[in-house]
Amino acid sequence: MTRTPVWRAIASTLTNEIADGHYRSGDKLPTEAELSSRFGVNRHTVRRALAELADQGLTHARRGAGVFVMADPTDYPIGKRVRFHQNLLAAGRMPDRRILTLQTRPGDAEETAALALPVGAQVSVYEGLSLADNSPVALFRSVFPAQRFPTILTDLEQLLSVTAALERGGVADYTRVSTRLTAKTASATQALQLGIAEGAPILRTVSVNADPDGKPVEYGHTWFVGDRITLVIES
Amino acid sequence: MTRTPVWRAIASTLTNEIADGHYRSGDKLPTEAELSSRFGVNRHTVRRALAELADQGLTHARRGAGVFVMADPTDYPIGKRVRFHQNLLAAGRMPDRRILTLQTRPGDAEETAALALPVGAQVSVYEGLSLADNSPVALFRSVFPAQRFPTILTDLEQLLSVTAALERGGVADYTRVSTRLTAKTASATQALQLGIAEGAPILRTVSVNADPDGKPVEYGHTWFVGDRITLVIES
DNA sequence: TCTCATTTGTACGTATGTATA
DNA sequence: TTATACATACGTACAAATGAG
Repeated sequence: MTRTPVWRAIASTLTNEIADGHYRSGDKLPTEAELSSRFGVNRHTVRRALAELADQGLTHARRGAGVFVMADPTDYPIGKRVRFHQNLLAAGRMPDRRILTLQTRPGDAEETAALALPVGAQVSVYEGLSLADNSPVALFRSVFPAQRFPTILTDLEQLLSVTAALERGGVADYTRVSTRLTAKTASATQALQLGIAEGAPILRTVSVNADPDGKPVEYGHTWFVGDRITLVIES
Repeated sequence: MTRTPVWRAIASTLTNEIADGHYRSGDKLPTEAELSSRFGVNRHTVRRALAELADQGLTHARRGAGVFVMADPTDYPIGKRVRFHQNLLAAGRMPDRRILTLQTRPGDAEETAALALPVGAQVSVYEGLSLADNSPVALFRSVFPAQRFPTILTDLEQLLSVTAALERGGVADYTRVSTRLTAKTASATQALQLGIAEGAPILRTVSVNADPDGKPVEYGHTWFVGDRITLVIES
């Protein structure tokens, strides 16, 4: 049995204190200097612990301001950051995106509920195709609150990146609130667009991403080609 | 426009070199010392870049050995430190289990590799059916190292619980190392056991659980009926 | 089996840059 | 403008795991 690193013990202590309500949503944690003093360690050791918390989506650091507890820590464990485009690149493939539709329209009941908008509010919708090595791997649909991001469609058209477009819209960082996964079989339309047979297996993910304040910024669906993609979750 | 941090530029360079096939799956990257020398920076700056690559699932470091490019680039990493909140069986439903087979046999190549056992080592296998409201929702197969857990099959038969059986085998706690998710269609056998049509969508999860020392204790497959089950990952 | 050089992991120290309040 | 606080980047030292001999 190996000894627990100091930074991990500190991360664990802080996580528990957040879970116990010692610090609440939006609260500022003590400064790195104060935490260093409290735990009797170097500032960098505290920083390693804080990096862990941020990585888990529990906290968010603002340079010059402090480290703040993210919204909804009671649902706790563990948040995650998902950047689809980035991950495909990291996987050593050549990612590409093809825009299918860009439009603004009234959101349906499901979309406005997911984005915490009033019924009938306008949403901007980005539908497209993800390709790796010139082979389609996924269809996706991203829905954004139109009022909050008035230029999102043109930003998406230019940047082809949800992360970059949201950043231009003032959202420097976002985290995935939830993901739902189901297996489906491809409809005729989906099969055509993905270049697979009708009835082939499809992995559908439905997700909500929120800004650091916990406000939903994107409601997304992705349909992965089942036998070309494996989702990997590591602890 | 803020200047790009050096560590980010290095991470980007290395990512591109991996994507370009300069390093391949399983290859060892140059040592931290060599990379420091190459980029003309301190070792810690290289470490910050390597941390980013590891965080994206691109590489994996082994102390004393080196940093290696992760295998299977078709896998799709959706983030580290994610755990199932597993509300997967809706609240109020009473999950039930039915044993299909209990046996000890030589493990195949995949099983022994996943459990870090020598080739041909004996494994104990537990196959069964999960039901909710008398309706099958999943098939599962759990594979254990037979030598380490000599009584696991009788324990499972009595307890019907992997957690309880492992606890009796001396594993007080275990954690999920990884989960892989893919969409499949049901084979004839699976369709029969799950009471669905052949070709119906199936969500397959493949997972590895390890004890606190990191030694694998269970290699599990689960096949969920696609339209009866939604996996939910919450942060 | 044991030693030993190599390599990554942890922890501390110092300095400076940059954004915030 | 100024003090505060996080971000980056350099450095040193030792611990722990690996792998070759």
